Amino acid sequence: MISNSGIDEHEVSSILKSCSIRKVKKNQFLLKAGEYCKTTFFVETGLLRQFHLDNSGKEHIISFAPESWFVTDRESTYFDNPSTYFIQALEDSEVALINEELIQVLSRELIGFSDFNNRLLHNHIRHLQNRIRLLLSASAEERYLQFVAMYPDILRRVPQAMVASYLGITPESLSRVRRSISTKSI
Amino acid sequence: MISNSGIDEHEVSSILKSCSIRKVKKNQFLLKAGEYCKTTFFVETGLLRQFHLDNSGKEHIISFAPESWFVTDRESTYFDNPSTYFIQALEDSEVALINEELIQVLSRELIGFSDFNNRLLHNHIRHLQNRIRLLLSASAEERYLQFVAMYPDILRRVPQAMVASYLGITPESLSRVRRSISTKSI
DNA sequence: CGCCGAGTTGAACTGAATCAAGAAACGTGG
DNA sequence: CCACGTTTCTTGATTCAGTTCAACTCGGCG
Repeated sequence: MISNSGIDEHEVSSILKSCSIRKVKKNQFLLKAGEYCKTTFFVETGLLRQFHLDNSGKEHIISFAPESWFVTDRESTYFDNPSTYFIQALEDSEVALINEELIQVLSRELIGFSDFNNRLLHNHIRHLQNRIRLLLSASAEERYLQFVAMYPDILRRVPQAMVASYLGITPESLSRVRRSISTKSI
Repeated sequence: MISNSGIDEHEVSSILKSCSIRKVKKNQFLLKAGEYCKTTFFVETGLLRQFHLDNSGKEHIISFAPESWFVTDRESTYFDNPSTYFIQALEDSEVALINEELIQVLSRELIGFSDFNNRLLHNHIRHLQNRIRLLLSASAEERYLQFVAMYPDILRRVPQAMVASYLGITPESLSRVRRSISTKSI
């Protein structure tokens, strides 16, 4: 879940124009575990999720990606490993496909592009670290409240069970957490 | 916790020679929360840990860094924010200080350096994602077993309570996990 | 020796998971 | 616009993994 950080906006949009656009319907997959991820996805419209399955078959959502966000499995793209993630549309979406070679070329030839890419990587790291902190030290309630504060829009657009999955708790627990919050404020 | 990925090894070592070396005694800090992190630390000898304090004052270890590993708070270095992390020596250590400007200069002037740096970033992301997966879907025992498999050396060098902190469990729990593993194998 | 920090063990507790059953909301076709 | 089935959310009862707190053991080390 990496936001467009604002630099090179003109250039970014012109790059995106040169990319192919893929339209996906709700529930369709852009990537499945086992495949090699060769592209970065940029969400023009709609909403995607990235998740993995644990060894007992449960889904764990790694990130949501609404409009103007980038998603990819950097592990697969960069290290050329089969992916362990799924990327799926949660709404009908239009997604720009930026393939890895293009990124390599742009890094070399377009001044500022590698800085831009670098910024995306650092944003990604920041986001992951924050996630780890929450998982290590925040209760279900605290994690939920932070989610509400950070992603109020996503909260409204995805089923509650998916928020629970993102937070690392069960849907039942999230339901109870929400109730306990609402009774507190009365 | 990012390993030297092997590329540019000669160049890396010559860069390191141009850096100042800081010797730190066990328990000394290289970074404290609130400070601005301006350097990347490369551990020549010894062992560091990076941790943060949660709002109830508990330590959570983010990473260990033994010989030939890099540590830094990328969030602070890159975004120029005050750090929320501590970096502390767990053994008497020798650490090369690579300041951010040097990294910028090298990225521009030394061919291959930005690729090298990119690889470090991707390794970092891979590591963080793996950490998140474990926290989301593995039990205390599974996390411990994976730690043993991945970092047998660190296991021997740090107090058990610190391993527990890294795994996100209490020292008591880790002690029980270890016992249950050892009784299983008898 | 006796202290001291690290690790272990026990007992009670707790946050969240699980399992199972209902209630609401939702959209799709008649 | 209503009726129907499906999905989503809530609620309750129970269980469980891991925490907490307190006491105890062990191995250095002054």
